[in-house]
Amino acid sequence: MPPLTINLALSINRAGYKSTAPRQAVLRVVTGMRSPLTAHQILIRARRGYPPLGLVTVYRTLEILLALGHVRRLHLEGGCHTYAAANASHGHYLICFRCGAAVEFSQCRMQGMVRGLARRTGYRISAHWLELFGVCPRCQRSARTHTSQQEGAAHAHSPR
Amino acid sequence: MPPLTINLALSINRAGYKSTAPRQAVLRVVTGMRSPLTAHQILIRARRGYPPLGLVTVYRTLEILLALGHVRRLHLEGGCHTYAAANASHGHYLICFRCGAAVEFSQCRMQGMVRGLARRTGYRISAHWLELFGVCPRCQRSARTHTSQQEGAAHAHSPR
DNA sequence: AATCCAACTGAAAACCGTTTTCATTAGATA
DNA sequence: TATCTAATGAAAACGGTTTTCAGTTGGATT
Repeated sequence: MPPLTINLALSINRAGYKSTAPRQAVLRVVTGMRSPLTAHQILIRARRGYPPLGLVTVYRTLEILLALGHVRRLHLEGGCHTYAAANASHGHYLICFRCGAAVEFSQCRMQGMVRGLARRTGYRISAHWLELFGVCPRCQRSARTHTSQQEGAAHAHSPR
Repeated sequence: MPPLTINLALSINRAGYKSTAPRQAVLRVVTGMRSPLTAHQILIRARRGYPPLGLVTVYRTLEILLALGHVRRLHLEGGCHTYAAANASHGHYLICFRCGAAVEFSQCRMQGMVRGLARRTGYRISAHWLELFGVCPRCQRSARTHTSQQEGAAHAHSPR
């Protein structure tokens, strides 16, 4: 829904939320992040602009952004979440399990499969989760030279 | 890998694990369950056969079964997990968010999409998560008469 | 500019699923 | 039967998230 260059602050004001300093610090991080971050990572970064910020406010702000569709929550192994800025309207993510960098894609051609499955099982299918995992080009490159590298967004656990 | 009617006890013995009463109580529940259950639900049921059983042993046994491929872990919203007996070798699940009942399916035609995405992004893609959500036939039926019904496996939270 | 109140805030505590620790128990093998 | 190690359960630790609560603040109203 939101265009690529949306002003989040404007959007949440329009939705009836107050514009506060803690909120803005979080928004600034969310609009600027290159790859998905955990709530705690967002806290660390946002405190650079507003030191007294609390984790609770990060969660509360993310909740609003989630509801407004500006942010998506990614699920990683170990019950651990990461938050990504939403670009496409029906987005899925391809996540690097080395560094956590993610690219969003929206063309998931699953209509056929979903329809067939619905016919066979009788389920009324209304949602799906799809996440792809792999190694991003940059990590592939660095893997050839170094044994390990952890950059910014890390915190990824390998799935299955 | 394991055939439909596998004897789990045999399989984990062959893998070098001891055959103990607590373990067997868990195995009996896992082989008998109709839909995915949480670790705690498995505990409750297994205690019917072996009352002193502890939650820790449930987790430890599930870990073994997971490693041997006899069980799969499903992810639900809210960082909550459910364990399902694995039937097909590359299985995904279609989960009812009313009652939690799940059907496994293995034909996920994603090779094309994965290949295209790998080409476009440069990622080396090695795994994916796919879970479908909907309402099972039985819950659809009961929805017409009752307002709500909770059966056995419940505990499902609606995704996105 | 001063007042007011609901929305908002951060700290601390509660929560909840999962894992670790540790002293004890019990299979399996000799 | 004796022995040794894997396995066990209770309790505590853990980590992410949510709730509670008393104090603060944005912004509409005066």
